[in-house]
Amino acid sequence: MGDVEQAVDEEILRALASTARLDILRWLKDPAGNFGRQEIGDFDVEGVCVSVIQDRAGMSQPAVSAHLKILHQAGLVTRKKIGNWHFYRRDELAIRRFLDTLSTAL
Amino acid sequence: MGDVEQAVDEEILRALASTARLDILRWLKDPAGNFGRQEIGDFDVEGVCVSVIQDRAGMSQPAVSAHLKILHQAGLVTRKKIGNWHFYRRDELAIRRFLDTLSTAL
DNA sequence: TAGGAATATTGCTATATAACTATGTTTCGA
DNA sequence: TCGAAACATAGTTATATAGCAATATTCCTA
Repeated sequence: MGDVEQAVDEEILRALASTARLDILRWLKDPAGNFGRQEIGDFDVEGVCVSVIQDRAGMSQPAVSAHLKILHQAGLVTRKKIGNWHFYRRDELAIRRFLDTLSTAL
Repeated sequence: MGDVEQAVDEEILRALASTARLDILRWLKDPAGNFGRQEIGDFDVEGVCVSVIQDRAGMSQPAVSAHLKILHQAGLVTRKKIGNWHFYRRDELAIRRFLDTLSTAL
């Protein structure tokens, strides 16, 4: 006993195997530094809304939406809906858990 | 000064975004435990040759060869040629470096 | 309640990935 | 030196991924 088999989350690895999604994830580390102002919602409380990320990414809105969906399904970001705004934020706990698991299981 | 920007190696992330390659990489952690005997070459010294990995993976030889090429180009495994045998081994240093970088840069 | 704004979803096309079979290359041994 | 063994590469096909435009959905506001 003692050796708990920790499986690497392959869905997360696939989510990270993308320049666009890595960029988004890193931008979300410092919203104030990486994005412009946001009309509604506090960066550090609610998160960053899609249109703001879209401006920074220079991609179509559906493309950004799809990337965020993949990041969300992988559990790397959380989602909060306020009115018609969808705010995304890094899930630091999940990210840390993934990194720890990867460190031992890889 | 101080903050050295460490870029995540996206080639490694793409290499890891594959069940087959993750399996191979983990099998290589314990060759004696995961593979049968090897006619030539010491598991822990030279590494594991392609045909042995192929038997375990249950894939065609070219498929295994392609996966090993991707792992090798990403720098996750080293390659040693002895006669007509090509031995692959984990590059533990490179793997550790990648994990460290990912931990801070993600 | 009609309209507009913010996102998600759909449909489509182009490119990347993964598997196979067939073939090429290198090396060793008879 | 001829043949077989061990891998790599090439060619092909099927599936996955990424982007776009168009459309649907939801919610606020006038």
